[in-house]
Amino acid sequence: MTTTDLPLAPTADVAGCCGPAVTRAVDTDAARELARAFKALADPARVQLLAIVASQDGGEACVCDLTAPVGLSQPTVSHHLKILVDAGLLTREQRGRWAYYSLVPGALTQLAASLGEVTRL
Amino acid sequence: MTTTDLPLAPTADVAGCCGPAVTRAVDTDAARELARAFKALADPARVQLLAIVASQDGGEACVCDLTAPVGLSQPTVSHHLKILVDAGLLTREQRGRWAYYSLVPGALTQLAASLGEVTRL
DNA sequence: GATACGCATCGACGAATGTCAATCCATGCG
DNA sequence: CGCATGGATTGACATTCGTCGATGCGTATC
Repeated sequence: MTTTDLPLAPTADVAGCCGPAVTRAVDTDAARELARAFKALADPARVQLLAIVASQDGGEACVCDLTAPVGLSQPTVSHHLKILVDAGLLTREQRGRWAYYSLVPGALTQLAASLGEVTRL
Repeated sequence: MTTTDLPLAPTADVAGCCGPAVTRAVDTDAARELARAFKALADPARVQLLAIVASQDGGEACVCDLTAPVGLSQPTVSHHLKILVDAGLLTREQRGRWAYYSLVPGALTQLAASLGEVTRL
């Protein structure tokens, strides 16, 4: 749902310099969605968290596994995890008194695809 | 150069909850590099700018082509373009009194690859 | 029930970010 | 040379973001 299409750039004539320019807003919404997804990855701690979760066998990790490696306080780690969940990259599952986080299967791949399309249009 | 490898997560034993945890800092540097790259894409305006530049035939666009579509002031557009250049996603070429921006060939693709690797380790 | 533990939420604070108006630096043209 | 034009830089400002300590909530253990 966070994953989007790609911003399109229809062309039309403008006054000046070098030729055709763009009239419409180049899919502002699509760009905003993409940016929102990338913003979730725009922090070292969050990239680390994703990598660690992915490296754990079972693809699961509880917060206590994540706090130490990233060198941040528990509230901060929880904060980052929430961002990743909201971005659709992680899922949270409460089991007993631990919360287990795991990757959303196609999420990163699909995001990578969206990235590639920007180039290819 | 901005494109990096992937953060690794070596495992070891920890006190508590659910099993093995991580000792080392999980390639802080790699994570930081990746995050730095994604930060460049973490703004709608910049995503739009990339898309527009890519859609122009010749793959070039001068600032005057970009100001209108994104609906931002000229200084702001210049600012975003500088960020994209610094991130290694665009190149700037001054020709006459216009500055032409174009995509760095493999940049986005390579970034997408790095993204995919986070999942696959 | 009381207590301990894992984790989320809240409030606060400093740092970084996006934006614009004003200005400055080139380059081209008269 | 003087002037206009495209674009970058500067300075200021509001907003967002990352971080932590303190606190609250739910779940297991005694």
